[in-house]
Amino acid sequence: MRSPYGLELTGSCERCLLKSEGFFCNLSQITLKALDGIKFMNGYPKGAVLFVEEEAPRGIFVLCKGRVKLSMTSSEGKTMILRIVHPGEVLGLHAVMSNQPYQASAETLEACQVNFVRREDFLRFLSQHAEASLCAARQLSRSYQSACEQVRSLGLTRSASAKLARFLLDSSQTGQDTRQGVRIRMTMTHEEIGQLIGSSRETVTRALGEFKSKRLVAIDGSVLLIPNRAALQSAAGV
Amino acid sequence: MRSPYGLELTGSCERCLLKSEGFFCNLSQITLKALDGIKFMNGYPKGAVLFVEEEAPRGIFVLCKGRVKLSMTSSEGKTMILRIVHPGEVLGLHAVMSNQPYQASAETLEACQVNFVRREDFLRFLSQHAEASLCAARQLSRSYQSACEQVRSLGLTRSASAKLARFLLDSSQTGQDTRQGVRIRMTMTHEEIGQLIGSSRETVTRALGEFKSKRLVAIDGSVLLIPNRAALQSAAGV
DNA sequence: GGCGATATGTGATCGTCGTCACAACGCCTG
DNA sequence: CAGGCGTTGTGACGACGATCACATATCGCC
Repeated sequence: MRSPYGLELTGSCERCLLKSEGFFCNLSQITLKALDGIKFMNGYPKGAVLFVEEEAPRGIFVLCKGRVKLSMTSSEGKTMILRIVHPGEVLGLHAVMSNQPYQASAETLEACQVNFVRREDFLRFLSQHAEASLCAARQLSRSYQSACEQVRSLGLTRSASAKLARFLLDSSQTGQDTRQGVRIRMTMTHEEIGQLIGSSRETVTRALGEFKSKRLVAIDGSVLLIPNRAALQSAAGV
Repeated sequence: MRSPYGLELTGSCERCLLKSEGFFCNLSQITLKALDGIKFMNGYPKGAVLFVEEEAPRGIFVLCKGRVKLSMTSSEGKTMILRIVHPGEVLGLHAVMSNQPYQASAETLEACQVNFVRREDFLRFLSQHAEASLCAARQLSRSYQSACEQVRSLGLTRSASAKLARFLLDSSQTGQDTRQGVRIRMTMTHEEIGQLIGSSRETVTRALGEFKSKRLVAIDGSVLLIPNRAALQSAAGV
């Protein structure tokens, strides 16, 4: 198998080593085999676009490796990031199930390995493999949950700094605990954070600066440290 | 069968006359029969609370008749309406599938007829009836879609009046066309509209007044008329 | 029909945050 | 090392909308 963009492509879902607790990864052997038969494995470089908003749903994308940005853009060119998708998650599932256009655009943030399944193949697969439908429903309910959290953040959070604090606390769930506190690798720019929490780039810069001066966070290059989660939580108004 | 709150309760899903194109309504006879065996039919008065935010998921609620408000509340007491649920839709599906607490509270807006299915019964039902899993996934993808629309409205819409215009256009999809334009029965208060679009009650009143003076809408009691959708759309910045 | 509760309409004020403008870095490439 | 581009830091300004405080209208119920 060819390895573009520095990826080692894993060919078979059945014998996949990347397995996360995600979507299709924990299906039975039989179901995985069926999936292997209809999927197309692809590698993408950073910045590749998997699909764009309003496009008719071609199929679903199972993210095996790498991270993908899901975002929507307004007519005035303002963009809002819905969420960052991690390995094991599925993209475009909602559009395919409901046969509606994709609601958002998906763009890789780094080199990614992705399995593509065509719409018709996927729907047939679902109807033939009951456990896959259940998995799809579970996956959708996660997406729904994260969308609700974003609604809460956008609608119920008073100040911009509170939103930022929420975002940092959210991110910290994937960070590692150390003696000095929680360490997070922060790979997003202030601009992107702003698009995620619904505020301007400058406001993010300022709020983050405020947090630094209040010792709520410490930043060293791309590493962010939260010494005291509770203190940050009170800043978030949680 | 008793008929509290002025409702005629329909006993069986199998022979239900309320059938909308919603969730469980179009399943096969066999599946409907199984559903009949595990569901509990209830009538609720206006203002009844089906479940509250952060409560552990007891089960799902299939709305047969009436409308239900789905909302979240912040610690400061501000509330945000996620959406208004119509007959045929299911409440609490996400929480039950993912075994997470309900993310929102559900309150009836009028007398409602609701089928309740206990979590364990429902999960067993899903695993035994493949078509039901598919329906569940479809239902979830609708909810996701509406949540995304709300994120777009909250995050990408410039002004409060643009949000209101979007909301009115959305509502108008269930209205009826007449010679003078689209007629909508508007049963929500300005306060509630504000909570739905993320602005204050006063701002809604003012923006609506502005629309009236610009002849973008006309209001007569609880009936709202949109003479010219296109004009309102341009106000929404669509 | 009248009363209280709830919904709507309107003015004045003030804070937050978006926007513009530009300076100071850091990073990569030729 | 220079030059250029993307990111970050900071000041000044202004506008939109939240909030408070009322007046008025409408609804629901005894």
